[in-house]
Amino acid sequence: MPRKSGSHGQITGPRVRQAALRLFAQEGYAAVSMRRIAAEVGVQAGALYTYTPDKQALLADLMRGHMEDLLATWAREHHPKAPKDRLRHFTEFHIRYHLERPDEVFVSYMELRNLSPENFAEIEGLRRRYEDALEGILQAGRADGVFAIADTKLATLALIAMLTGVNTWYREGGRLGRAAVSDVYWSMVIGAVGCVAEKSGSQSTSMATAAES
Amino acid sequence: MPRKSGSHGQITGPRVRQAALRLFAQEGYAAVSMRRIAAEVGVQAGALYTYTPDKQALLADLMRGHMEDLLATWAREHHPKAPKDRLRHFTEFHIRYHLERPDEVFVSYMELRNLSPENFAEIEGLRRRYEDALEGILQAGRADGVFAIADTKLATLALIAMLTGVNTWYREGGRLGRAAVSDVYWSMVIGAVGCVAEKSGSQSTSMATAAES
DNA sequence: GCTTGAATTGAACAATCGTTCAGATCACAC
DNA sequence: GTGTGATCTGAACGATTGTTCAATTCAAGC
Repeated sequence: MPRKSGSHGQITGPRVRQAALRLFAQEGYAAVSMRRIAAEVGVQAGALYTYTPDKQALLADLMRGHMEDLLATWAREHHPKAPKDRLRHFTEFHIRYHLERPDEVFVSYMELRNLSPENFAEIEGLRRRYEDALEGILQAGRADGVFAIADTKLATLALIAMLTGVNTWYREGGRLGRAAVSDVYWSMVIGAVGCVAEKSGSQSTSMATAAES
Repeated sequence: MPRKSGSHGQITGPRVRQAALRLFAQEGYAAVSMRRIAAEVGVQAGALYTYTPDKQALLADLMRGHMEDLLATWAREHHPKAPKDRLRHFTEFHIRYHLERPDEVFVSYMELRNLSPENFAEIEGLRRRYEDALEGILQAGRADGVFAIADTKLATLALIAMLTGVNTWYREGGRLGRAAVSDVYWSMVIGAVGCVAEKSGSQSTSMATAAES
């Protein structure tokens, strides 16, 4: 009984990527078979190859899509002028954007070693561009004498690791909401770059909004 | 032609774990076959089952061993009294210990989802105990009025994520040595908990030791 | 030097892997 | 309605998977 009725490539294609993303995030690229992805979509394994040349390309496309979306969205944001405001904006953007896409983030951080060398180089290049966005802010702030940073490259990697770490523990409906989490992390970010925490924009300071359990 | 000459269980056992650790770290648990591990040791696949009941136990043993070593080593350290000194000690210990065991750290962070539910619960419990060590320091410092921390649990997770992040980029023989990296991170840690960076112990301050490329 | 038990081989097991493809079926333009 | 191309099935391919086990060989105690 071939071909389910009512099926379109326009529908199946995205569903394949969506199922692959979810399964890769949940169980890992190497542990998920093409048949499992197909079953999730409600299709036979062979049908997947209408939408991807192979499993490797499926992974690479997911990761490339995530990184390109991240860069494009960041580019579309309105960027404040003062380094301190720009850093706060980056902090909030990073946490917000990443918390909204836990599966994409997880796959993009965990499956790097399962990329072919060519795909790895490409994804790493995109990640590097994102890191450069933050490092630019830190350099500007240091040049202005606002930030006290020993090494902007290290600080960039340290802050991104800290911020992305939110994804490993944050759960919807938990003790703190996203805004509160963002505030708490902002206070740590601004401290880490050598500023005493104080108001830097329109929003509330962190110490007031987070309630310990 | 069975059994190589000169072989002992006392030797092969550790070599199996060592090969498994290296391969799991490099290519991932799911992507490494028992035959590959055996080949690395110079033995047939069946021989591995003298040293582990199955592949899952091999992974769990590696991760349990790492976490227990971490906790035991931390417990054996001499712990300063003042919260600020204790935090600096934790920072340096964490970076030093983790940089010395990149494979163990990588496997323990990346392969959690490949653990059976029982093994996962056990490893998570050990990890939790380590986090509690840091949170205890932060709570003491906040109680003393030394640290300005909105949420000690979040700060714990944020700092550990930041510190463990060193493992993702640090390479031996790179621009900065371990001591310099440790100093730079200490300045960010102490700032993140709301202290202005200053001398807190015997060692040099960070701003002086790190040279930008 | 013989014996005993630990260590290892090598073959085998059923299951699953990614991928291919001829053929069947459906959606849609005309 | 008819034809055409996109879509999907179902079976098959060889390779590889984790694990088992009888048979074999080695190391060591006596």
